[in-house]
Amino acid sequence: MDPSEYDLPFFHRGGFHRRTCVVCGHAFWTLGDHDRCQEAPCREYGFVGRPIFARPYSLGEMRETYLGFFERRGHTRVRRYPTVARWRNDVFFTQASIYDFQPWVTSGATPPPANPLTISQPVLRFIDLEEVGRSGRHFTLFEMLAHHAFNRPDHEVYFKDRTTELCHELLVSELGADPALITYKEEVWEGGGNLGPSLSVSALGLEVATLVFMEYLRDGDRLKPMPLTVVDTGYGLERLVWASQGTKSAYEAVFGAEYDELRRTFPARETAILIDHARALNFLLTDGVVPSNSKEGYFARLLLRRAQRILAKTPEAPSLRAILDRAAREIARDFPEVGADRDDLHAVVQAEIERYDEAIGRARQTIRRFEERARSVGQRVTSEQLLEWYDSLGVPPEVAVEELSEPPAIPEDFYARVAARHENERPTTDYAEKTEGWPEVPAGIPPTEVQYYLDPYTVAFDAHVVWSEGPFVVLDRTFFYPTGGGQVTDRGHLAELEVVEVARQGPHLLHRLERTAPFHPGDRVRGRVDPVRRTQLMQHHTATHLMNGALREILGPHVWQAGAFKSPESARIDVTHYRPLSKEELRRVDRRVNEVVREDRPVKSYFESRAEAERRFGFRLYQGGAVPGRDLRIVEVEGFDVEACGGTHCTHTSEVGAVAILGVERIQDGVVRLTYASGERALEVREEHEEILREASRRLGVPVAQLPEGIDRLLGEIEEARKLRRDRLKEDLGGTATRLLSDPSAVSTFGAVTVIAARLDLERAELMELSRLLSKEPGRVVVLAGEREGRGTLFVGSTAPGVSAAAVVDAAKDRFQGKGGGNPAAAPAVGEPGAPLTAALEAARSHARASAGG
RNA sequence: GGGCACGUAGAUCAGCGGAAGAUCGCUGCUUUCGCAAAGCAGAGGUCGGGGGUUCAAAUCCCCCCGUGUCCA
Repeated sequence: MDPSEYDLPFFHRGGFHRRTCVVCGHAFWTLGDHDRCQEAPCREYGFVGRPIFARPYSLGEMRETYLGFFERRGHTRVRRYPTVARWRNDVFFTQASIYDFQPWVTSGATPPPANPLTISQPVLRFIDLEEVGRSGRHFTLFEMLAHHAFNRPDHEVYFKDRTTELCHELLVSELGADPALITYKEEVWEGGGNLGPSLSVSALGLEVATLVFMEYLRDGDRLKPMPLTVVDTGYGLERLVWASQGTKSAYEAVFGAEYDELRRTFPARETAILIDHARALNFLLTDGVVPSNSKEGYFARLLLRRAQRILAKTPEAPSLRAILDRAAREIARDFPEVGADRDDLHAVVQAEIERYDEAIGRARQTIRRFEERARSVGQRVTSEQLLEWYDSLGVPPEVAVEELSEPPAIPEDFYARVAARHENERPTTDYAEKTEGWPEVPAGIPPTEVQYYLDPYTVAFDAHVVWSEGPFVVLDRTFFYPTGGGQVTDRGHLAELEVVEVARQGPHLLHRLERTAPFHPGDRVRGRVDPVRRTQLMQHHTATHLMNGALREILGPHVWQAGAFKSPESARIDVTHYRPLSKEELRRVDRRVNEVVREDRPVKSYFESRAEAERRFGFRLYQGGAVPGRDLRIVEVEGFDVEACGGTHCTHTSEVGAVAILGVERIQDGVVRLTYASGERALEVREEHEEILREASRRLGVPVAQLPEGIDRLLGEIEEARKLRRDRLKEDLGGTATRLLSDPSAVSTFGAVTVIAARLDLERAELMELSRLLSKEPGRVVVLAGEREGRGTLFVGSTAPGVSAAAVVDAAKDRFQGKGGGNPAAAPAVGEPGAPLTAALEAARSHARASAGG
């Protein structure tokens, strides 16, 4: 990066000089006379016992000081976004404040909620999990304080100079840091195809902020200026608090009395882990993450189980629930939504603890059995086995060892070795672009006026073509709904041409026609949206909001939408929930939804400022994830459900008609999917179902109401018949056995051994059964030949100690090209029928007699 | 999203290429005034589903479905 990028007027005005760090070699700006940058490890921590700021701040004080400082300097305060980044498919969690605005705001597709803005965003960093409690400064969840500005060519807010000036003013004038202690180190930031210069701000060894200036697009080796440049700052709230107090670790400074209370029972590291995890869990659970075995749910499980493990080994430990509640009380001072419904949160946690106990209980049993078996063959359990058990059963090694009478040593680097086992797994990331293969709309084309927002009932309109390429058309305005928000595209016509799909691309809506569009910019065209399809989609979309509302009402506020899909045929919603839905719960959801339909509540769709909407409805608005933009489009089912949503909706619940639940399944641990139909489709589906029932009833000859009993009876009869057939076969074979035993040509006795040989018209399984009947007593050798469907089978069974059935078959099988073998007790072989089979039978008989001593 | 483990009688599991098993539970009988207990006898299995390899598959291979677990 060109050094001029960092050569800010602010540095010159303020009398900074540029130096090069003698340790890391980076250039940095300072007012002091350091020969090294102030960032660890170039400079050791120097603020413990010597606070950087003028006075100690608590977490809440520091946050308020920061946000207030930027508010007074023209920034709008924006509330936090969810910690689960449901609006992105490349990450699970919000890992930085800028994530809130990616990709739509940073790409310029939609305006930011405010500009410039300031925010305190709780973010999750699981990469630091092992460092929590060890390093003294790492958290799985911390608050990233930030001020952001988004600059368009026609509207520059501020950029590098002002950003750095604001940062310095905050640290020095507001917080009272010694200006000579601060260094601004030159770095390059790159991510997501963007890059730009950045400044790392440190004092006394502590990095307190990073100022990133997203300025360029990477195009191979070349850099292209971005149309929208972004100020992306990040200040660690916990670090600022720590720096202001100068305590030994960040945890004491951040958690205060809560830390001291737990510290009486637990060692320092465990105390930090417990509080940190409790804080992260409170946010995660509030934001609708249900512990599970995959995706974001796994991280909640990981935290919960780690905490539970610490508690389990301390007899006088409080319950996890108590620790979570204590943490939630602190958090709720600033984030009242966190853990607001304690009962629901307890239910989720309780379910998870029970599952953990069950898993560990099962695992203990498996481990005991494994060792028993190992010992019976003179082997011991290896430490490699401990790894295996942790990986596949979830048993921590110290628990496994408790179950073993001769435990192996737990490897020092146990968790590193677990990680090594997973080293070669390649995660596949899904970056599938919906509009792949679609042309890019050139810059300068005016954005499409989206009018389906205004009136979902308008299905015919006139508009002007503003751009066209091949089958793709952009209009000045449109009533066509594009694929998005889990709702499939509208179809219809532009002039006489069919519209196959509509998709959003930044500020434009592209209509894809059945063939090349004969339009030119400026042409006036008539648009007609397929009204039947549109109506059905509206009904399904509104039905989805009703489902969401009913599920939350009946199952509890941990229910969040984890995905949704609406097509003209059916709709589905995936929600977070910790166990399968019971029949009763499902029935109540069905009833409630249809009740709301009948109540004919108004469904209002309108735009409202983000701040006002959040104030009125809270965080729950973001069911589908964060929605960008200064104003939110609110879809409100009066008194029942409110969501920020861009879809087309009915204006009264009665228009949904009826909702028929078609199915419920657990698509993933912690996520339940409901499929349903509404409107015409609900009727059609019900008709189809009724027709199936009638047809089943006709075929079974049983009234519909008695179908279940009828089926049971039928199944019973089938079972009965099967048994009867089996019994009869056994009986028949029993008769054959009796006959054979009294047939002198079949039976010959040699001392204690009786050889029975015969040729029968039976198949393999029958020969086997017959042999079993004949050889119930010891000292019997049975040699049977059977012929069926052109194949000959030889079966030998033996209960005579000196005669091996396998040996007898081996001696005879060549005679009929037979293949087979077995064990001393039983041996079949299959080969040619007819004379060769007879020859084999004779050979087997003689061999059996010979081995019997005949 | 990926790795690993698992799916066998009502329950818990063994068996891991050659004749489907154990324990508990269940039913009946013996014993007892009755219960418990004990003894004896018995019922109960498309070995998760579907393909394939093999003379032969619960067992080996592939694909689904389900469960658990670890890791992103």
